[in-house]
Amino acid sequence: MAVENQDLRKAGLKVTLPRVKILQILESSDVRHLSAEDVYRALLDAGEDVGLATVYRVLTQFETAGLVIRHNFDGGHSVFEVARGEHHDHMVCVESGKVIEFHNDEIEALQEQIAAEHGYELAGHSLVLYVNPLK
Amino acid sequence: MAVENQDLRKAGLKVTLPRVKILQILESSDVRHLSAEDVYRALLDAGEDVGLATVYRVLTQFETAGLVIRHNFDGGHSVFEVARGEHHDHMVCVESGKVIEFHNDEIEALQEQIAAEHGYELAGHSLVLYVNPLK
DNA sequence: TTGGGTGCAAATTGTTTGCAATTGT
DNA sequence: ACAATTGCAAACAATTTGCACCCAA
Repeated sequence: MAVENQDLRKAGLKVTLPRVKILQILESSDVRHLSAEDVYRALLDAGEDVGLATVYRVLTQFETAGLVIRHNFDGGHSVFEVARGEHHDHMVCVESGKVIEFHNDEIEALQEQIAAEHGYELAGHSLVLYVNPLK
Repeated sequence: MAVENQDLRKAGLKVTLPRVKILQILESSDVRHLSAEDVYRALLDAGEDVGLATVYRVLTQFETAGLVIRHNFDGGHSVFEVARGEHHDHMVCVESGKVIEFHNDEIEALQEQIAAEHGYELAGHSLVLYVNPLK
């Protein structure tokens, strides 16, 4: 039995075919950030007969379970990526749509500091850099 | 003639009643970040008969003209705020929903630097801190 | 067996668009 | 006068939900 199944069980989710398949797609895709539609099409390409509604339901359950992270980059739709423990932020190339991940301890620390200066505790954050290739 | 009208003309927009009213609402509201619906309801409350579609059209025109800034905080809908020249980021209290503005040159500089390190030029960014009040 | 899970179609939500009527300039 | 602008309703896109059927435990 594959590793994913343990993850699903641990999350209190029954190990069903759609859930396993979706998790596999998220984990095996070389593009790490996929929209619900992307996952749906990947399923169809793989010959799996799963409804789009199910994809949305499952992705939301995965998010709740902490298995995936949902991002709301510019432009309406959400994208999902498998959670791998270490936190990182994103850079999106406005020209190609390519998503690059990065992490910067200094920025992370400054955020904590700023929140504290205002009498708050940092609960989370969203940082997205929109960039263009240097000529 | 009010100041707003100059702004509208400068933006190449005819000075029409809906546009003037919407600009006034954005400028006079004590809550600085309003959704299209918020603006629409404010118009109705003020007895103005403006269509929701017009609110969306006008807000988009204002954004293009640089008069307002559109934000996509968590949760589907966009919010707008009047642009006042100086750039700033946002902190959202997850408990109260309150929005606090802040600015940090160090973070701004780090962003440019990170983009450059990856061979990109920073075109824009979105930074939102989700925070909780310190006990 | 049986309650959770799924597919499908219909419903929602936020936003955009076509078009005829209206209004600044 | 004339093009820009608006209102309304219909069109859209992304996502959610109701419900009868299905299947993992």
